[in-house]
Amino acid sequence: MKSKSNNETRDAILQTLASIPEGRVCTYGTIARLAGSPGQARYVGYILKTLPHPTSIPWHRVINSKGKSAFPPGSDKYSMQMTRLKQEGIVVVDSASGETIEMSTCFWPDS
DNA sequence: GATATGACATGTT
DNA sequence: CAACATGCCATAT
Repeated sequence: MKSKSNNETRDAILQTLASIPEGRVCTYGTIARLAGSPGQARYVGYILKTLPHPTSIPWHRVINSKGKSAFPPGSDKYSMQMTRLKQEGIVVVDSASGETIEMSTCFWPDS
């Protein structure tokens, strides 16, 4: 029987997200690639968006390739994410267009 | 099944 | 560095 949807892929992505250690950040594309599905960066974002609110997924550790939050600055989630990242020890640089995450020191998997 | 949208990535201008 | 354009794929209508 055929699956209604690729729950395996979704689960793989969720597993990858849950595998991000504290004090580290990762980009959507990297997560998708680690999950075994390169190019599905959008899928990762879609999952997080549709995730239940009381989720154990550290979505705040997920950022885009620009090194910034995926939400518009000033939004609740944006502030919450930045607060959490700083609390985890992640370096965030204040920039004119918003706070930029120093992934050079917090990127995962670093090695 | 086609069209539109999306918590993206990458390249070019 | 910023804006624009293109690719990639799943979900919603």
